[in-house]
Amino acid sequence: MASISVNDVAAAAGVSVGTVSNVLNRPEKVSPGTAARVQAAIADLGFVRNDAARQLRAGRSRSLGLIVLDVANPFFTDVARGAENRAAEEGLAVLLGNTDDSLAREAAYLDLFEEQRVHGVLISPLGDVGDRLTRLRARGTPTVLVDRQTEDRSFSSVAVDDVAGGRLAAHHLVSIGKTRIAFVGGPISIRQVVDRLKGAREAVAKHPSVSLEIIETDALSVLAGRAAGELVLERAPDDRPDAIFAANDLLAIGVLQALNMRGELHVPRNIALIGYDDIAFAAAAVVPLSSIRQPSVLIGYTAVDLLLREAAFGDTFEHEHIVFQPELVVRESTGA
Amino acid sequence: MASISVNDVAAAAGVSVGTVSNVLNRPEKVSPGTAARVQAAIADLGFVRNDAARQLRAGRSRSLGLIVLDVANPFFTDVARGAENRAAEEGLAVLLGNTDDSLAREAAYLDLFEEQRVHGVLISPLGDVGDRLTRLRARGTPTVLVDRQTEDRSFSSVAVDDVAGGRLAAHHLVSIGKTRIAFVGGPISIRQVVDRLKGAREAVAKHPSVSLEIIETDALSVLAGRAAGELVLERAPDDRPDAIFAANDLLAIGVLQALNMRGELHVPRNIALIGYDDIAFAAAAVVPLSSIRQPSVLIGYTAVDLLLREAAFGDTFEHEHIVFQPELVVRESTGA
DNA sequence: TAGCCAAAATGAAACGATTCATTCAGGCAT
DNA sequence: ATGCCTGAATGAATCGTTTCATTTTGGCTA
Repeated sequence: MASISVNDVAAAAGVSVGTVSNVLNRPEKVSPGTAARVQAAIADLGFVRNDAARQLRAGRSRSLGLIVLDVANPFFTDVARGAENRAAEEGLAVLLGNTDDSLAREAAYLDLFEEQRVHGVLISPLGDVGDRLTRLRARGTPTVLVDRQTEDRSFSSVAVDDVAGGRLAAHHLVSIGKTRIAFVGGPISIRQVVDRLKGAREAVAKHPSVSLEIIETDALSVLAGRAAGELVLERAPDDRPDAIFAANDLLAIGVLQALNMRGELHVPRNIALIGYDDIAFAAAAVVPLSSIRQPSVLIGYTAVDLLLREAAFGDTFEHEHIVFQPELVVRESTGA
Repeated sequence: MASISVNDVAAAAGVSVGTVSNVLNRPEKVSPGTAARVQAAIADLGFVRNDAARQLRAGRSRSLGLIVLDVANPFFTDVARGAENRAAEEGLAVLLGNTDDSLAREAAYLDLFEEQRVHGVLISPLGDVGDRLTRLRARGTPTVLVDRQTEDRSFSSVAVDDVAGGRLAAHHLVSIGKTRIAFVGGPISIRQVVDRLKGAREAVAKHPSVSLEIIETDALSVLAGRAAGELVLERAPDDRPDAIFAANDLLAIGVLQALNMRGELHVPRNIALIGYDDIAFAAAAVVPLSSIRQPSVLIGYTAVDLLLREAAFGDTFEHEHIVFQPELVVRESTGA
C-alpha cells in the first residue's frame, strides 16, 4: 500500500529526486559517494521503480506484444521462445496473446496492446486486421506479420513459403507411389491452410493419374484430426484415400490416433501420412511422422529483429519480407 | 507520436476532461446527449486510453503474472490456458514468464512483475523465492504457488499430490510384475521430482523383491530423456531395468525414442514405461504412454480464483492449500 | 416568481518517474 | 584574490488519467 517512491528515497538519502533518477538511469553523472548513499537508501526502503510512471513519461512501454493462433501448438511456443530470446537481448519483455481462432479475442488483444502502448506488435493474424495495424503504425508502433503477408505488402513480414511446403509434401506422397491423396485441414479462412493446399494441388496437377480430395476440419487441433480420421475409417475400404496430407502435425497426430483405433489399417502401408511443422512430438508419434520442417525458433527471433529495425528507422524504413524455405523430413509414416 | 489524450477529446466535444473520464468509466453519471457527443469525438479522433496513466493513478495494473518452469511443456500451457480463462472473466490479462530452469530468469521476471505492479503473481517456483514473495505481498500483491508449497505454508497454493502420483505409478509397475524399476528424472532440486520419487520409494518399499534405482537427468525435457534412454541401452541386457518411471511425459517420450532407436528392445515386453502429466501427446506416442493425469487446466483456473479471493480479502485472508489427486491412466506402454 | 433539489458538469490535485534548464561547489590559472 | 570552467546536484514541469469537492444547470414546487 504505502508504496515507496523516488521522493522517499531522495529524502532518506538527503538528495533531490533528480539525483535519484540519475543514479538509476545515468550513474556516470553522479559522484561515487552520492551514488552509494542513494543505493543504500534504495536497499533500505525496498524501493522498486513504478513502471507505469516511467512509461507514462516515456510515452511507450518496454514490452512487445505477440499474438498467436494457438499456444497449445508447439510450433507457436517455439516461435514465442525465439521472439523472447531476441527481445531479452534488448531488455524487452514479450506479452503473449493467444487467439484460439477467435476474432473477438484477437481484437481484444489488439486493444489491450494498443492501450498498453507496447513497443511493437508481432501478429499471426486470423481476421482482416489491416486497419487496426495501420492505426497502430500511425501511432508509431511498428508491426511485423508472422507467417503471413497482407495483399499490398505494406507491412514487414517473416514467413515460410507454405506453397513450396505443400508442394514438397504432395510430391513426396506421389513419389512413393500414392495416387489417391486427401488433404486434411481447415478452416479454409486460414492462409496457411490455403497455401499448403495450393502447393499440394500444384504438385498433383503434374500427375494426371493422381487425385486430390479435401477433408475440411474446423480447427487445426488433435481433436479435429481425430474427427477427420474417423470420417475416413467410416468409408468403404476401396473408397478411402491411400495417403493423407495434414495441414499441421496436431491434425496428423489426431488422424493417426483415429486410424490406429481399429487395427485394420496400417500406416504407411494402407495409408501414408504426412504432417506439417515438424514439432518435437512428430518424431515420437505412434508411427514417427513425416513432416515439413519450419525454422520456428528462428522465425520468432527474426521477427523481433525486424521489428526493432523498423522501430529504429521509423517511417523511412523499407518494409522487408523475409521468406524461409521449408524442408521435407521423411520418417516411417510415409515408409522411410 | 501526437498521441490523442482525454484533453483533446474534451476540447473536441466541448466538455471537461472529468466528463470524458466519466463517459469512459461511469456512463450512468453522464446525460445521454453529452455521452453521445463524447463518444463521437472519441471515434473521430481515434482516441485510445493510455493504460500507463491509468495504472499510475490506480496504483495497480490490470494484469497478473504467471511464472512457469517451461512453456514448451504442454502441461504448463494447459495451466496457462486455465489461468487465462479465469483471468479473462475479470477483465485481467495474463503475462506469461518462462523460467527455463534458470534462477536468473526467475529473478528477472519477479523484478519485472514487481515493477509493473501486477495484480497478483502465480508462480511455480524454481529456487527459494520466499523472501521475494513476502516482499511482494507486503506491497499488497497476492501470490499463489502453483504445484508447490513452501515449508511454512505461509502462501496459498494449488497443487497435485505428487507423492500419491509417484505411488500410483510405481505400484502399477509392480502390479504388472516388474521388479527392477528405474526412476528417470531430475534435477533433484525440483520439488515435483523429489515427491514423485518419494512416492515411488514408498510403493516399492512394500515389496522386498522389487528394486528401485535412480537415473538422474539435468532437465525434464525430451532431449534429457533421450540421453537417459541411451544410458540404459548401453548396459548389458541383464543389467537393465525392466520398468522405467519417468518424472514427466517429455522425459518418457525421450526415453521411448532412445529405446526404439535399435529394434532390440520392446516396450512394454522388455521394459515397461510410464510417464507423468498425461499431456495430449502421450496418447499419440510410438507406444501410447501410460501416465499419471493431472487436472492441468483446472489447476490454472483454480489458482487464479484463489488469487482473486486473496486479493479481495486482503491480509485477513486465511491462506488456502488446495490439493488435487492425480489419476493413473494405463495405456500400451505398460501393457494395457 | 423565488426557492430548492437532484442531476450533470467542472477543473484542480494527485499518481511517480524523468528531463532539462539552472544553480552550486570546488579546482585551477592568472 | 578574482574569474573561469567543469562536474555535480537541483527542482519545477511534464506525461495522461482519475477522483472528488465544488459549481452550474434545469426542473419543479410552493
